[in-house]
This record gives sequence, C-alpha cells and structure tokens, in this order.
Amino acid sequence: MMEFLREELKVHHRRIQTEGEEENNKAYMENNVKDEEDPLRNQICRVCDEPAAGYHFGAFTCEGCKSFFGRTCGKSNLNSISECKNNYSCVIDKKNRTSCKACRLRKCLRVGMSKAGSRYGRRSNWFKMHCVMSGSNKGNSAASVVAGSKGISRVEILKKRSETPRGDNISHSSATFSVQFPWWYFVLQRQFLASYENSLKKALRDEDECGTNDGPMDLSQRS
Amino acid sequence: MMEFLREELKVHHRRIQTEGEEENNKAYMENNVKDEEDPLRNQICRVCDEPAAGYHFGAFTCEGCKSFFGRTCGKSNLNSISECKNNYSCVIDKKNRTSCKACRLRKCLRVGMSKAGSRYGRRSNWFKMHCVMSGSNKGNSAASVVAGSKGISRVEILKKRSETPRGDNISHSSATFSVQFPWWYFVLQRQFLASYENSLKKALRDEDECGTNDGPMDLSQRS
DNA sequence: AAAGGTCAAGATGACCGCA
DNA sequence: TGCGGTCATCTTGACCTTT
Repeated sequence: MMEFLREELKVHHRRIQTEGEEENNKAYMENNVKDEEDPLRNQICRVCDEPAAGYHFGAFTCEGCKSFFGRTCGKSNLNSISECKNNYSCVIDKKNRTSCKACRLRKCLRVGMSKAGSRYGRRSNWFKMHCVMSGSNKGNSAASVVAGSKGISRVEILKKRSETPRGDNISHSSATFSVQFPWWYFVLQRQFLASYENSLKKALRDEDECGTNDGPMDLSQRS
Repeated sequence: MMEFLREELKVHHRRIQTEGEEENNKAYMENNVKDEEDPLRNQICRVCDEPAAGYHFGAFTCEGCKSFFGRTCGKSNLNSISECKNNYSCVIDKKNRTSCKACRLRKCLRVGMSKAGSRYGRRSNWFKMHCVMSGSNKGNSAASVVAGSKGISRVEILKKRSETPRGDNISHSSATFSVQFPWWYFVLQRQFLASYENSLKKALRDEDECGTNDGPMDLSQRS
C-alpha cells in the first residue's frame, strides 16, 4: 500500500510545475526529483534547507531548527528575541539561520511549526505524505497551498480511504486543476487553511507569543 | 592648553550642522551636545553606537567591536565569515552587531579600523581630537570628511601649531566654509583622504582581506 | 593607553533516553 | 517516531596582562 503511494508520488513529483510556489518548495522539488529517493525519508528542512532530521513540531526540520523552536517557544524565552532590524527580510539558510532569531522564528511559524500541535508518538504516513505534497507552501498563502496540493491524485486518496465512490466529478470553487478531489478533501483543506490563517495572523499580529494552532491538519490516524 | 581645546570643541559642537553626514555622526553629535561632557572621554563606538571603551585599531570602539576586529583580522579567521545574505544592508547596533559578521567587519573597515595601523602605546591628544572632529565621517566619502572637518577652527590649529601666521586667507578648492585652514592642514587632509580611499577601495574590492592603510592620519606627536 | 590574552556566560545543534 | 534533556563546541565581550 505504502509502496504504491510512494511510487505514485515519485511520478507526480516529475509532473509538478513549481512556478508561483515559494523558493523552498522549488529547492525541495528539484532535489527530490533529481535523486528519486524515498520522498518521506529524504526531506529537507523547511526552515533552512538543510537535510531534515524528521518531522518536528508540525514540519520537516533539521535538528538545529527543531531545537531552536523548542527552546524559543518552550519557556518564556520569546522575550529574548529582539525585533529584526532588516525589516524581517533576512534569508534563512544553513549559513544564516543563526543570524536573526526573529526571522528564524518567523519562518518556523510560517512553515507551520507549533508547540500546541506537538505530541509524542508517530504521525501517520498519510499525514506526512500530505505535508510532503504541500511542501512548504504552508507558509505562503491560501492560494499556494491549494496549488501545492495538486500533486495528490485522486487515485492515492481513493486507495487510502475507500469510502469515496469512484468516478465522482465534483466541481469545487477552489479546485482549478484537472485532478479531481473527493468532497471531504476540501473540508479538511478548509480546516487546515483556517487554522493556518489564524496562526499566521497571530504570528504577524504579535510576535511576542507563540502560534497556538493545532498544526496544519489533524489527520493523525495511526497507519 | 587641552582645556582650551576642549572648551573650544564644545562651542563648535553646538555650531556644527549635521546635514549630509552619516547617521552615526549625527547620533554622536546629538548625544554629545546634550550632556556637554568631555568629548574625548565620552565617545560612542563608531561601529555599534555603544559607549566606547577607547581608541582601538584606528577608531573609537567598544570592547566588543575591538575584540571582534582583533579576532577577525588577526589570524586567518576571515575565511570563517560568510557573505551577507541581505545584500550587505544589515544595521549594526548594540542588539544586532552579532547578527551579521560580514556587515560588522564591513562597518569596522568603513569607520577606518585597520590592523596595519595599530600599535602599542598612546596616541597624542591632538590625534584623537582630530578623530573626534571628523566623527565617523571617515566611513562615508571624501566629501563628507571635508564637511566634517569644518568643526576645527583655525584658532585651535593656531594654538596647537604656532608656525602658521595669523590672518591667512588661503582659498582652497575643498574649503567651502567660512572657517579658514592653514595650507598644511589640507596637505595632511589630502594624505588622509588618499590613504582612506585606498583602504575603502581595498575593502570593497576584496573583503577577504584586511585593510592595510596606516590609519586615518599620522599626526601622532606626543602632546 | 592600546594591543593581545583569558575565560565565564550564552547560544547552538548532535546525540540520547523516554513515552 | 518525535519530544525534551544533555553537553561539547563555538562566539562573545568584560577584564587582565603585556608592550
């Protein structure tokens, strides 16, 4: 089952056009298409583009960004972070991630990291697969999240959850792609977008506090 | 003698217009005019605007910027400094001085710091007085250095060096102010401008190496 | 007085145990 | 498997010694 999904995913990676998506996602796609390895194991950190160590606080991140986010949002360490003097335009990558805490934290929040959504135990592969497909679009806008989701074919969803009848041809306002999604996909997506929008708004409104959304989407069934 | 110079300096600080000079200099002037304290003892760091600890490597700087410059340019530590990702536009102040090494080093060079010009022992008060008068204009351009020098009145120079006859009315191309300077002042200024221009050019051409000019101006007579 | 050396304090991130 | 704790490593800058 998972093998099928992963194979299907690889095929779709090659089809995905990256225009209009943010740079991180492009980098991820390029690397991923290039070596054609397991997309669930060969992730990059959504914050700094390093090789990711795993799925932490709601996003694939490296050990450094995991520790940073855990430390910063964990205790009352947020006060130690001062305003960015460069208008929050600092580039966060492997070399510069330690330069500006404000921008690093901002990017962590932008890619969907959240302490409230963290928990022990494993996420379902389906959940993480969704994150892979969405890439780092989470941090961009509602539109780009929708755009990023086009990599998921109905076949995968049907195979994963067989409750949706085959041959549906549902038209949805936010679906402008040839690929059709089952109705519940948009419900979940809508939930995700709403919760992410809240976290973004909160992050923008008051960077002295941590985002408290429950992660991108609560699909945490055990697989 | 020194008392006279310091008193004269305070009077001139109030006269000085700061338009066309760079922000550091403005901040210094404002602070200095405000509390009216001894301008030789109440300096600010030309790099980060902290209170300065003394005159180090060719500029008034704090302990931190002194150590940073000494460490960075001392051994072959320049390789550890990576390119600025923000187009070398980082603001360097007390809070952000540790954020971007490239911009911090750049600013050190811009305000005239240099290892080659460093030495043990004391500088003459005259030399430091000149630095005070020039403020941080050193880092801006030849024109602003000239503009910054208008704070030195002929009276000070005459009292300091009595070889120049009173009542000279020398016309000089770079002197657009009502205050007149003796001819040798412009010779020294020209030397300084040339050597500083070299250091700036070198700093801009190759930031992998340290500036090797002999400091702003070699007026190091003992007072 | 201004170099250069020293070292405590803080930040970082690789590693590990636990749930 | 992911969270939180640990600690070696690095950077910083106040203080001290040397010239």
